[in-house]
Amino acid sequence: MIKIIIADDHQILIDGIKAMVEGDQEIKVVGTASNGQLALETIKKVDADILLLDLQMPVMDGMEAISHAIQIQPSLKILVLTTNDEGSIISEIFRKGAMGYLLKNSSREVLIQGIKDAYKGQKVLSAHLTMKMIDSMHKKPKPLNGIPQITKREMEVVRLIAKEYTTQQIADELFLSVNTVATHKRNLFVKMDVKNSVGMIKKASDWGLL
Amino acid sequence: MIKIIIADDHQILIDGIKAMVEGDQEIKVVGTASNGQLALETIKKVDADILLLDLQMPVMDGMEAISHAIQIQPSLKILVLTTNDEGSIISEIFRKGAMGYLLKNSSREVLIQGIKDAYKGQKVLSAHLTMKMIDSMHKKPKPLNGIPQITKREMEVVRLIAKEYTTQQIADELFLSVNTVATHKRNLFVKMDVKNSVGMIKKASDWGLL
DNA sequence: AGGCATATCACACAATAGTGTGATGTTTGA
DNA sequence: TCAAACATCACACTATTGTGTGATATGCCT
Repeated sequence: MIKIIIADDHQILIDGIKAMVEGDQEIKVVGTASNGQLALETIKKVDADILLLDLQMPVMDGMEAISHAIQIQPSLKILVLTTNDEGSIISEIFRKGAMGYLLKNSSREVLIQGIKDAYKGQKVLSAHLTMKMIDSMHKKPKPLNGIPQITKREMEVVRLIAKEYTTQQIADELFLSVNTVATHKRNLFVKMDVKNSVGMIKKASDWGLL
Repeated sequence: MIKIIIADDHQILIDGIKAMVEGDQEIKVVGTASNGQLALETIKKVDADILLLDLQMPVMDGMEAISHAIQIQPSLKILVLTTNDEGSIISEIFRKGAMGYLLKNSSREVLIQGIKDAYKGQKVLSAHLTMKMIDSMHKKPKPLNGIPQITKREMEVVRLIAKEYTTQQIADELFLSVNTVATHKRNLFVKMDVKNSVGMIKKASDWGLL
C-alpha cells in the first residue's frame, strides 16, 4: 500500500485527486494540507511514502517546503503538482530533491502511474513540461547579441580565473608577463561587458563557457 | 517530402536508418557522410531539411559540426543520434541549436515520428535519455557534503557580490560597515571552501544559489 | 546557565586587481 | 596588400580585496 499526502491550497483539487487515486487498490491518501507549513507538520505526524505538492501555496510555498520535507524524512518521495507554464522551475525542483512533477490536469492513469513510478524510486516527468524545460534551458543563457568572440588565449585566461588563480599565477602558468594577463582581462571585461572578474566568471558560467 | 542527410562513421548504421526511413513515403535520404567535415560539405551541396548526426565521428565530431551546420543553413533541423550513456551532453546539444536527439536503436516508428516532429519545428527527445539528463543535471552541482549552511545575511552578500558590487557598495546597500561585509565574505570563503569571490560566485552558481 | 551560531564592527596591513596610456610584432581575412 | 584583430609587454598609480586579531551583543537550544 502506497501512502500519500496531498498538499494544495485548493480543496477542490485535493478532493479531485483523492477521488482519482483512491480508485486504485494500492494507493491510500493518509493526509492533506493546505499550505507548506501544514504539510511539514503532517509529514511529522503520519508516515507517508509520497507527498504530492503544489508549488503555489500561502504561508510556505512548495519550493521551500521541498527542502524541509526531505530534511524531515529523507525517504519521502516528492511529486510536484504544476499547472503548465513553469518549464523554468523544473530543474530546480529536481535539484531540491523532488522525484518528479505532474500536471494538475493529468489523467487518472498518468497520475497513478506517476505515483507508482515515484514509489519505485523512478523519476517522473510529464512530456509537455519537459519540452518547456528544454526550451527554457535553451533560452536562459541567451546573451542578447550572442556570445562575444573570445579568443583562444582569452579563453585560457578565463578558465584559470575560474579556478581562482591570481593574475600572477596565470602569468606563470601560461609563461606570460603579468601585464599581458592584465591586458587580456581588461579586454575581456569590455567584450563581456562586466566590471570585474566576478562578473566575468558568472557570465562565462551562464554561457556555458567553462 | 522531407529531405534528410545521415552522418555517421558506420556504414551499417547509415544503411539501417536509410532502410527504415525510406519505407515512409514522406521521407527521402538525399545524402550521407562519414564524418563532420563531409557532412558540412554535403549540406552546402544538397538542399536538405534535416540532418541526422552521430556525435562520435572522426575528423570533426558531431558536437562541433552542429554549430557549423547551423551557420551554413540556419533552417536546417538537426537531430543527434546517440547511444545511451550520454545524458550529460543533452543540454549542450540543445544549446548548440539541435532540435533533439534519438537513440540509435530506436524503433522504426520512433525514428520516423522524430523526423516528422523535427520537420514541424518540434523538439524531439527520447524519454530514456531525458531521465539521464535530469539525473546528470541533478548530480552535477552536488557538493560532496551537501551545500553548507549559509545564513540569510550571508546570502544577501553573496547575491550582491554576484552583481559585481564592491564591498563598499554592499555595505551601503545593506546599511552595514565595510568591516562587517568583509567579515561575512571571510566566513563565506571558509564555509564554501574557496579562495576568493570568484570561486565563491562560481560555486554559488553551480549550486543554484543565485 | 552556558555554549554556540549569528551578526555586528574596528584597525591595520599585505596582496591583488583594475586603469590609463602607449608600444611592438604577428596573423589573418577581405 | 593592408587594415583589423590578436598577442605581447612596460610603467605608474589607484582601488579593492583579503587577512589577522579582537571585541560586543543577541537569540536559540539544551
